[in-house]
Amino acid sequence: MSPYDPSAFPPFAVTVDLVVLTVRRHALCALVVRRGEQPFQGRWALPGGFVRGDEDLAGAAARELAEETGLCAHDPAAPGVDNGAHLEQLATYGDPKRDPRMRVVSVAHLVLAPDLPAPRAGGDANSARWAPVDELLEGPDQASAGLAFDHATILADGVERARSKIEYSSLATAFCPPEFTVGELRRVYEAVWGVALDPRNFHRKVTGTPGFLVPAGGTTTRQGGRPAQLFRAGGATLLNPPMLRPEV
Amino acid sequence: MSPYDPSAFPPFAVTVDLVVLTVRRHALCALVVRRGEQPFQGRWALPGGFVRGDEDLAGAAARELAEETGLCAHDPAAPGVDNGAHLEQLATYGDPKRDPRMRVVSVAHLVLAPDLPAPRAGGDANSARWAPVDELLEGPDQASAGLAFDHATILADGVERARSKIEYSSLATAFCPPEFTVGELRRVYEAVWGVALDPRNFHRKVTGTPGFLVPAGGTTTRQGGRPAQLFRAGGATLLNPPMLRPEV
DNA sequence: CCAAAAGTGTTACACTTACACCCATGT
DNA sequence: ACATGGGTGTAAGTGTAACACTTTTGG
Repeated sequence: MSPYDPSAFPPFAVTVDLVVLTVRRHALCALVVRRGEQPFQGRWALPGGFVRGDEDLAGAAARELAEETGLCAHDPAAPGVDNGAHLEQLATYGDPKRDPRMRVVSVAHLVLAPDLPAPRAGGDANSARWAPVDELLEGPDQASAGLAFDHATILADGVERARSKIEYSSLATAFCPPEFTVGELRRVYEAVWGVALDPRNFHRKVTGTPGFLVPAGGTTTRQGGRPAQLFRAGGATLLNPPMLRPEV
Repeated sequence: MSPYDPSAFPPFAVTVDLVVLTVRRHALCALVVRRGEQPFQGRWALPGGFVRGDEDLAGAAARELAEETGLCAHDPAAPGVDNGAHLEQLATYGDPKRDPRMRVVSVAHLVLAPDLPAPRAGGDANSARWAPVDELLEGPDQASAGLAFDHATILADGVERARSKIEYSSLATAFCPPEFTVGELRRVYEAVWGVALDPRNFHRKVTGTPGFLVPAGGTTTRQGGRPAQLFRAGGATLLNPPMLRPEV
């Protein structure tokens, strides 16, 4: 047998798992669904499912996302809808024992979404929820956390990716509605990083970076206080120099 | 059928492909092997092969690496050998048409190795070579480059990952032998980025970052000129503030 | 002596930080 | 009036960029 002979290969199942993150009530939250079957029946898990024979990996992730949340993924490589969420591939998990039933390789994807109404999962209202990631990942170590399979590891990797990527990219705007204020964007950074940022320096930084924010024309007082200018995300996707994350 | 029923899944083959990078004669080079069979017979391709039923993804990548190059992978999660190369997962490619024979999902891995003697591939000397990545990726667009399958895309992603990761990590030392000089490390950056760096500022930067380099105790004149101190990679894996890549 | 590479000092500039201060709204 | 959040000004500190200059080898 040649090592390239495709007719002699071990049987694999390929799935996509989704780390869907949003910011709710000043906390970074992830979407989890309750498992209805063995193994890990009744435990919380990341949404996901099998890749179909005729779709690519990003397509499978977008389909699962739509099925679980109604969100449209904004694939950077495709003409995405404007209300869509950011979707990118995260990493692939293929430990032989990660699923006790059989060999499953899961391609995890990361989704960043603005704050949404309570999720629906197949019409069952209490089988899906937004949970603060600190709550999902707490415990002696990640492997013993409450999530099914290796989903605590996958979630931790997704959170780490989001935390580092908003440093040097405009990705934090994916957590905001189409029009947002500088203060709202700052609260996204504060929730994702779990730190407090100086409002004055943050304002100068984001408004002074060309192409990062473009004025949307109006103002709002939905946060109270003086009316704030509304912005949209600009064309710039890279933030240079990066936003500095305060230590500890 | 439940979406989680593992007994009803489309048949997938899972492979690992390797982007093995090194610096040779002031140029960033990748390891390519010549395909002996259809499809793409006679074309250059990235090394790789099928994942076995009982091994995890990183293990499959390390095994293929050893088979193709004799290198030992230095898995950060395992007690790696010191002469080993850096290995990390890159991304997963699963377009339904990427292999004309059947559905193949490939988990690409990135390997950074110091300069090595000419590669051996199954004992056949001229079926594997180090090729400058600029040569492999040139052409009107990447998809039409000479590499088989979607390997030009995979290689481009791997090169981009290496280029960005040496900015903020100590990964560039993976291209160096165990003991190296500041000048040799600088030439790695220059080759990977394709730019010229100021030797004096570079020297101050790397020697002034605590934990990045530790003196190995000797000097060498193998580069000519005044003897240079020898260093080993220190324990610090993150470089903060990062090395700044000159524009254009 | 000269070329080549290693390493140090110094100045100008970019950016961040910390904080004083003013602005515009709701109650 | 006053609390709340939005936004500007400014001075100190940190780090980079550019480059003059010295050091130590080989030829």
